[in-house]
Amino acid sequence: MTTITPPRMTPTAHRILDTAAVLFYENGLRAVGVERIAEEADTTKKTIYDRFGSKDGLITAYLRQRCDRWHAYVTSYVEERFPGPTPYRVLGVLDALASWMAVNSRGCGFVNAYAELAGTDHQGLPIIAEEKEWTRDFYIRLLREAGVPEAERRGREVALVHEGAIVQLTAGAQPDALSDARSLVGRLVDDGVAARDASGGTVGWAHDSQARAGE
Amino acid sequence: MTTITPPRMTPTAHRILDTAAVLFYENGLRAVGVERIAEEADTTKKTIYDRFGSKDGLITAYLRQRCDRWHAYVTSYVEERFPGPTPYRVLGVLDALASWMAVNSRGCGFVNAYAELAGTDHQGLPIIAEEKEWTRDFYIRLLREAGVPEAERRGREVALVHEGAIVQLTAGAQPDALSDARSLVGRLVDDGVAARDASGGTVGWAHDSQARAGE
DNA sequence: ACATAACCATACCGGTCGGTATACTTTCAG
DNA sequence: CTGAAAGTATACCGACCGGTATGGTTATGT
Repeated sequence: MTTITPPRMTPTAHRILDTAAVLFYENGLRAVGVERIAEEADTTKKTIYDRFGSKDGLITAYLRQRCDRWHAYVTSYVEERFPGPTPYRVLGVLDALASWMAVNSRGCGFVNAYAELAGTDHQGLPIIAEEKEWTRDFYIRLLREAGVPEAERRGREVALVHEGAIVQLTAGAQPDALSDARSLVGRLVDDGVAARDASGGTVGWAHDSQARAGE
Repeated sequence: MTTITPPRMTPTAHRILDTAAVLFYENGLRAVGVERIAEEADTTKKTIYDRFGSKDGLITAYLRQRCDRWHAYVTSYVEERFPGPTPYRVLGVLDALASWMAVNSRGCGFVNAYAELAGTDHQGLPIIAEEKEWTRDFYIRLLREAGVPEAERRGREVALVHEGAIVQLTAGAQPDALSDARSLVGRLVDDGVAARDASGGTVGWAHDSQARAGE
């Protein structure tokens, strides 16, 4: 049985990964050669292979890093600006997406990676699915914590709009995609709040429909 | 000024393009070499370059063909099964998408191509945007023809869900994405119909809310 | 002091890439 | 009859690919 060695993240390894992350995201996986990564990271191919074993290993590390960064970004963004279990926290996720996309203008790095890895047995593929599931589950969790009924279904629907907005914004040449998504999701949350308040019992939460911020 | 020569579609050229379309879609653009296309199409590299000029020319032709095929598929699908200006024709587009995805299981070929072409000056990029705009405008047109108010906004929202469903279904490991999308869009259309009927004047159309099929 | 890890520099490997050159055959319209 | 168009077959080109080998330098911790 082969044991997969996790990369030892020395300072140079960090520099390599950060450089590769930018190049992979902005140019695609296959379009970027190992030699070029070495040059732009001010190191050598030797060191890259010493740290990451192969180009596929580096790609996997890139996806892992991007996944972790997105999760951390969204989580802190929402917790800082939408504290407390308001159902309108889901709009905070879309706000986080908007500011993320201002810097990451080439669409979803995971969808882009999927385009090049699908049909292979690449180790990065599970990470792609993991990221999509995490974001979906994050929406569901926010709704459930706010006492919204049918949080599963509603969260999945919001995630649908979320992913669609990224595609329309980048490949679809639709600059207003994110604000369209925000207003649509806003109405979906309204529906959820109405369903929650109508079901009685939890009327103590009714006041937070005023907490809808930023519109 | 350079005149772009459109490919002369001889029988062999058709065979080449059909073969390349499958290979490009299922493996990605850069992952497929010209040599392999020649082999699987039972021809030679020479003929490929005689007909399409370059690999980029072949890629452009592939995107053009895929664009045209999708438009034709959706249009005929909707017109056959949802005749007349019913607002629920938009659900027919999602049905068309579902049966299209049953054969095209690797997601949106245009989003995938975008992942590999973005950041370049490739001639195929405008075709990608064109396809996204076409589908969006098709939704808008169907709603407007059915007398639904604010067809622009509603159509854009439906297109958001449409694109999101493809991503969730493939990269997102969410097998129910399309039925989620259908039920959500169903409710969006319900809203549009209610808004239309409430605005008076066009009450003569009220009966077609019964035309909602396939649920 | 000495080993070990991390790193740099460079040359090299086989393979594949997009693209071209040459030469021969087949088909068909003027 | 003839000549252009279309296609086959094959060899070739330079460039680049992912990956390896060799050998040397620096820093650190025992």
